[in-house]
Amino acid sequence: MDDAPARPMRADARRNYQRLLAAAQALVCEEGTDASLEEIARRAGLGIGTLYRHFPTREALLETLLREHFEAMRARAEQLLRAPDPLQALIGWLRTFSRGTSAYRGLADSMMAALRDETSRLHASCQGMRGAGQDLLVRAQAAGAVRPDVTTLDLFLYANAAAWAAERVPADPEVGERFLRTIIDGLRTRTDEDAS
Amino acid sequence: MDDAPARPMRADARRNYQRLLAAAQALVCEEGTDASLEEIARRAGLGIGTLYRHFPTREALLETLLREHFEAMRARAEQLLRAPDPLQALIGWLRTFSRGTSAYRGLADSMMAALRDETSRLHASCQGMRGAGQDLLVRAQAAGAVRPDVTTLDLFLYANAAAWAAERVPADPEVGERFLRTIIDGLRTRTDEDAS
DNA sequence: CGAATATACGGAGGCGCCCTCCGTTTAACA
DNA sequence: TGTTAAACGGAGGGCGCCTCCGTATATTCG
Repeated sequence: MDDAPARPMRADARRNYQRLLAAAQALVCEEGTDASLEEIARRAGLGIGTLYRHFPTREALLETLLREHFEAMRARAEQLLRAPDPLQALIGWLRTFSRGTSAYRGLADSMMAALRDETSRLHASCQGMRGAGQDLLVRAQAAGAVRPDVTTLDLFLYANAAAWAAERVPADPEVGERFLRTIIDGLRTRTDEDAS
Repeated sequence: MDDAPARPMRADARRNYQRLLAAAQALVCEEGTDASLEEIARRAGLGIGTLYRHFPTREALLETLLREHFEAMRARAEQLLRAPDPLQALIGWLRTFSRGTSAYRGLADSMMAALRDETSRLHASCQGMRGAGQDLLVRAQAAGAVRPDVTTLDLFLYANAAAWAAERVPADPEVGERFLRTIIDGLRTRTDEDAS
């Protein structure tokens, strides 16, 4: 669907592409999704122009960097779809998601930004994962385990908010865990009801 | 405790201070807490040096801008402390808090950053409000309405996360509201229990 | 009502980042 | 080995952060 265009990349281009990716991987891990692109090029031993030719936007670079990660999350959701307990499956996925996301500082922000920008590559790249998460949500709702008014957007927001929260209190991983638990409890169908 | 130091400000200094504050108020409303400081000075019709003399850091400027807001939140908490229902009081405060915070784009981030930096002016300025929120939390816990393992830090994190979430989906205010509801439900003591 | 002086002002300048554009280099192919 | 399309690199313009210091002025005091 996208490989092997008219001609393959020139050898130097292919090599530089990989170098950029490696440098980006390293720097994004160290400094988050707003790492300096010039620094990435510098570390790859390449000019800034080369970076921009391969990755026209920061988003494009991030997308390439995270594609596998998203795909793994999608696969994980699909697998959990066959787990016996729909609620536990959803919970497990949320945990994995938010842990994975908070591993890259700033990723939660980037993903939410991508959500609103349909033209962004990150946006497209997340769709598969979102769809899979949705399936988990719908199943849990069908089983009566999760409130029916929760939308897929909500789910995405919760998962990313948990990652956002975990990022802010890196000193205490407990906090992120508690945050997620609170959200999960809030998602569940309540026996007693009240409003306002 | 801090007014009327040795000598009062010079007349021009006082005037410029106010102009800067007004320009900052406007620009922060428009563009969020990461608005350009040079643009603020420009709009105030002053040099950048003047801005930095009055407000040595972005934090200092924000703190001055938001002091009243924080004080209002503190007062509101104190008032709610005398409301009959401890849980409803806490919920009402969280609503007000997260609505107020999401009014300034980026404020949730700034507050969480301030939380970690004890030397920051914002940090100090939030303390009163945090303390008051804590009182509300403790009362609700004492009444058995809120899980006892929730800490003040958690509360702060929840409130700010709700604001963060609301900021990301400005198109649909419903989403922010639902987010908060979920968290509130999650905070409440559950009758049935289970883990993992 | 003038100095004298402490205060305050302004913006140039150094640095880093973003992104574009185009002259130079080089891999690929015949 | 020559040709050429593809790729490289970095200069340069724009913007923002922050500091430093020469200039201007409000205030004070004789």
